[in-house]
Amino acid sequence: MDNFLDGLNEAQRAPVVHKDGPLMVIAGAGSGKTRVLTYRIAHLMNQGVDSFNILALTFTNKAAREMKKRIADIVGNSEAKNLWMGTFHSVFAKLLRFDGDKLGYPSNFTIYDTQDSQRLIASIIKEMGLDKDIYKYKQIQNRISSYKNSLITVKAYFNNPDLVEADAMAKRPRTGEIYQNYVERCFKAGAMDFDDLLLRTNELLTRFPEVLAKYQDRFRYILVDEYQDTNHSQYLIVKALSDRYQNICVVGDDAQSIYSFRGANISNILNFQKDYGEVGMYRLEQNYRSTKNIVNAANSIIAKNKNQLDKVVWTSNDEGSLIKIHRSPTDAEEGRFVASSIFENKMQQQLPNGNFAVLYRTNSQSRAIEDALRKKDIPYRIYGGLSFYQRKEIKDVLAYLRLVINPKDEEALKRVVNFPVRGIGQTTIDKLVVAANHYGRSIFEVMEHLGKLDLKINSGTKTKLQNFVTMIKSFQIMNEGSDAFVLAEHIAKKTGILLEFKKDGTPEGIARMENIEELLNGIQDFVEGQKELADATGGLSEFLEDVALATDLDKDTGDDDRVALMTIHLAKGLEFPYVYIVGMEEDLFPSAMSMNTRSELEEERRLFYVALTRAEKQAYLTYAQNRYRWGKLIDAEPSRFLEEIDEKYIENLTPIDNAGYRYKSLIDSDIFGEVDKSTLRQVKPKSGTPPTIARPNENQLRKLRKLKPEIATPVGNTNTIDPNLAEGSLVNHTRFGKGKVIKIEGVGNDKKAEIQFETTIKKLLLRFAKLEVIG
DNA sequence: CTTACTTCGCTTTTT
DNA sequence: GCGAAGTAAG
Repeated sequence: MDNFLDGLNEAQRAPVVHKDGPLMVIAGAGSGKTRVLTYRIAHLMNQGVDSFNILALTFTNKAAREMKKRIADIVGNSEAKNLWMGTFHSVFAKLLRFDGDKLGYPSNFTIYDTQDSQRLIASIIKEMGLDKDIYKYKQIQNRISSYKNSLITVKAYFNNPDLVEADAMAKRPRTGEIYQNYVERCFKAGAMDFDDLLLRTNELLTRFPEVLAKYQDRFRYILVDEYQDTNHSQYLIVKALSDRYQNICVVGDDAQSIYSFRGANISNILNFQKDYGEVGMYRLEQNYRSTKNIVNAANSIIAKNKNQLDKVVWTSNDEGSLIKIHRSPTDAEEGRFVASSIFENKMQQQLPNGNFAVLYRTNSQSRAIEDALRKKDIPYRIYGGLSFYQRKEIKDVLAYLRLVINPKDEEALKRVVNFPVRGIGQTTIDKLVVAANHYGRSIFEVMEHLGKLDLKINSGTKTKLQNFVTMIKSFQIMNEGSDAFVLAEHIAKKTGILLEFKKDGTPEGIARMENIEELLNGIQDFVEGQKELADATGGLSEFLEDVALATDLDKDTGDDDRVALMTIHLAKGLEFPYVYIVGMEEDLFPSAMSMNTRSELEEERRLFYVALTRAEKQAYLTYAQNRYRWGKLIDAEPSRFLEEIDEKYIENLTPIDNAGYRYKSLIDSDIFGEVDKSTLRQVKPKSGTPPTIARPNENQLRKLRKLKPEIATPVGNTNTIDPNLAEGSLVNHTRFGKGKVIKIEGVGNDKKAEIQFETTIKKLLLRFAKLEVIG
């Protein structure tokens, strides 16, 4: 039974079989740390530790799921089922559903996402009559978030003269009050934000010793992955829970600490030995992932950082090929280079798309890459960015569901009380909010008791409000008897949301409608999954929690084969045979925001280290000399990180001799008939030349459309209708894939095409449709 | 109260 | 160069 340990090397086996007491595993990139965690848990269970007594905290829910699956393979499914495993946020959300009532929270509390928090803060600032240019809601939200992550409560804030004074000096003396109001409003709404999930857990464990004792006794073995990225709040939770049995195992790599912006504290890992006394220390230094060239190049970069633990990562893998560096004139050409390179590698080595990843520093860089991949017909998937659950139409439907579960949820209510439009405007809502604050009740409660209050709302509006209340209550009753899917579908129809998008008829409206349908399908899947689980509890509320805490990486990707596009942050923990790191430019990577202090720059360098060590066989680093940023073309310089790599490991695909490169690229493009607007635009106007032959901006366009729609649209619109498009043409669509044109109708702006796609038939307005004629 | 138009801020990363 | 929030007119 124990022979599964044979799959481990000596260094890996030691921490796996270390039984009791604290231990720390410093695991270099690619050294098999997930394996160690998985096997350690399986081994503990084989040694007779009850799975009920094990808590494992991972970085994503997907990581937890996969680990659980692998453990189940070793010890059996029924055993693995009892493990508590997940992200800090999801595990402690669950815990707070059980015991949060002691802090005055309902078990069905809502989880506010960042947008909810920001909206609430914005409205508090407005209610307080403060200048929104001084008190910027995003900044304030950020501030409050970092207070919470450092366990600075409102009380602690006011007791700390340094903090109060710092805000006063920054001309924002009422920051503390905003903080206080925000906390009160969240509490009243029965809502916790992301930071509360940790902060309130701490509060619970500190104020209620019997609760602490219960969980200490339950979680006798605690394992924490990515320990270098834990913040103070998380650190304290782990410390408290492990205090009794001291069976705490942390795994991490200080060289991969990249989340200080959300409060991660690298000293948690650096000080672990001091915190826990007799610590078993293990190091995993052999890299199994990458070639020698990649490992050595990464080492040469990270060596430039001053602050780090002693560690030498090495590999016995092949030398591999050199890291390739490529320069392009513009970001569009960078994209084209990446796409062609992927295409060539794919063809030459017969590789699936899934072997390739494109990594970037900021989400906004994805567009140029996408365009190029699309043109080359290479399927891709973007991770992160605006996730599915953050889309407006999805959040609207979810807001109704949230309101059913928790009618006190203020942000959900404000979102949907007048969507679809039902004649309840801002003024009315303002009155309700004032009344709610005055009576210390939720907005919904005020709406329920309108008759007893004198709120100077005219009777027509009162009726509308009462109708809204009645409708929500009818949903609540329905929720008792039906499953989440039936309810959600009913809501989508009954409230008129579906109709709203259907009737506008534009492709955007249709896309939104389809998104809602996709959401409904997702709910149905969830409901089906719940039916199989013996211990399924809440249906709808559980679904909402999953949604609130889901990462984009968590979503089941299906098994289709695609190139992965994501930020470097999101790529942590993943690996790909071929990795393209794009945008290797000063002010972009390292980011302009992070060059103020040494420690910020060191974090960027660790980020680069993380990026490079994702690659198994081959890494490409690319940069552009001109790049569109904020809609303008700007000059870019190569990143300092490129010079920091030991040149032994580098091959330059674009030698320095680049005289006339702009001119040359024009000619090249011409030969291949691919003259691209971005290539043309990069030729800057000589001084004195009026700079604006530029395309009209969106506002001007809108005006033009109104005046003379049939002429206006084609001007500068990237979506010029391809003259080759005719009935019978084969086309490619961003969302629907390949299809064949069945029918064309209408003229000018109204020109539509009916297209048979692989799975569906669509009628698309050509002036909007992102179509490409391919035959 | 709703609509249509304008302005703003944004792009560093995320649970 | 985009979306959301804000503002003015009806």
